[in-house]
Amino acid sequence: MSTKGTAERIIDAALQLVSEKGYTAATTKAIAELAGVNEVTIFRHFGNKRGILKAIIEQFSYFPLLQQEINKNVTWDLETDLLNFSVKHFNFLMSIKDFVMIGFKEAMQFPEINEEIANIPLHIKNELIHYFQEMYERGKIREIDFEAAALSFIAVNFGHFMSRARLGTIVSNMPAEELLKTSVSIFSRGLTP
Amino acid sequence: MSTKGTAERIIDAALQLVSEKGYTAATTKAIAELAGVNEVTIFRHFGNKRGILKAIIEQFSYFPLLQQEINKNVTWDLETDLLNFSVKHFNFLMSIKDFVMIGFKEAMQFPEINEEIANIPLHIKNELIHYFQEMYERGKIREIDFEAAALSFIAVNFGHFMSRARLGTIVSNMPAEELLKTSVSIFSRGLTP
DNA sequence: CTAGCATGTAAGTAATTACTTGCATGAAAG
DNA sequence: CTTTCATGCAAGTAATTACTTACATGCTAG
Repeated sequence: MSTKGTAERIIDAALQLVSEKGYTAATTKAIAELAGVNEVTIFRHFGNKRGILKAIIEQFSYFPLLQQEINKNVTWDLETDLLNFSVKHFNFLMSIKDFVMIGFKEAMQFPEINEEIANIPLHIKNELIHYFQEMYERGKIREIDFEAAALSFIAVNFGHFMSRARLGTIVSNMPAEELLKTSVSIFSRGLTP
Repeated sequence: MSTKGTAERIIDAALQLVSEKGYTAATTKAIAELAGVNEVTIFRHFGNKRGILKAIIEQFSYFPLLQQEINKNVTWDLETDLLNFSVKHFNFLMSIKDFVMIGFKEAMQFPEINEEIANIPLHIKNELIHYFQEMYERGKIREIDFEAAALSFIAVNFGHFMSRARLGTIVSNMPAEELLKTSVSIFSRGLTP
């Protein structure tokens, strides 16, 4: 196995264990075991335990952040655009689910994570506000507080994500896509003049 | 100080520390210190560390769960009812914020918490579905998947709560009430025939 | 006044944890 | 073939952690 492979496996194991049990409860011994690596190898690669999380945070800092997804593929049909965006937002969150969970657990010990995570809705909010403004000028949505509308739309998607990621099908076993379709339908009608 | 006072202070301290740092990182020594109590007192009251969390979970199990809040004070005006409910839902979540955070951190170690927490949206979902059905029969909302609509409405409120509880004003410094008002406005128009 | 009960104090223990050091091994690269 | 480098293995260490035991103290109810 190459060097890169080893470090990667350690990071993956840490990502999983820390997201499940939290930083303190995820012992270096357990991480090493799950990675199929000797415990000392961890310290040779990352210096100390915090080093693993530093590496994880760095890895996600360079994540493409769902870039311009909403500016691309815009049809200027409200429902189409919102659905397209909603699905992408949801899938993006699902793809970094472990990282988000770590963010929720270790905000105290690793404040950098919180900033990274807060960046996501912040970025999306701005994109959405932009989109809403343009749509308003085109006369396709009613007069409304664009920021509040954007935040609300983000909140639905995030809420659906959290429900699925954390509670699975306990609350509902509806397919996620159908849920998103309904919330988008409500939103697009709610925003139409 | 009375016995009840001591146990209560220990529970409060544990609630705070565990919600901040997680179960493993919240040491009995630190909990005792914050509670202004000797460490042994913890074990005399709760047997072992898990005992404290068992007590916390029990305490919240008997929590009134926002009961019938939506069935009470119903005006059968969609926007009025939704706003009233949204505010109550939001404030309820804020009032048990620490418990919710513990639920997110310690789902693995304390599966009971997850069930407790999942009960909240589950209960609310049923109430909302009921309300939507009645409103539909009164011809006040359009034909739509009531479950998906209920889940979406819960998701917005929860999303707003999470944003505020976890990220504070990083994403937006709009007052929460204004945010809720906008999302309710969108929803009620989105559901109206 | 006294008996009981909750708590504080002191001291200790077994287990675990993050981390270190020294040495062996095996594969790849020059 | 030999050097280098990543890794495994064995052993150990200092600190911390949950938890125990024994005894002292003070408040309160009868």
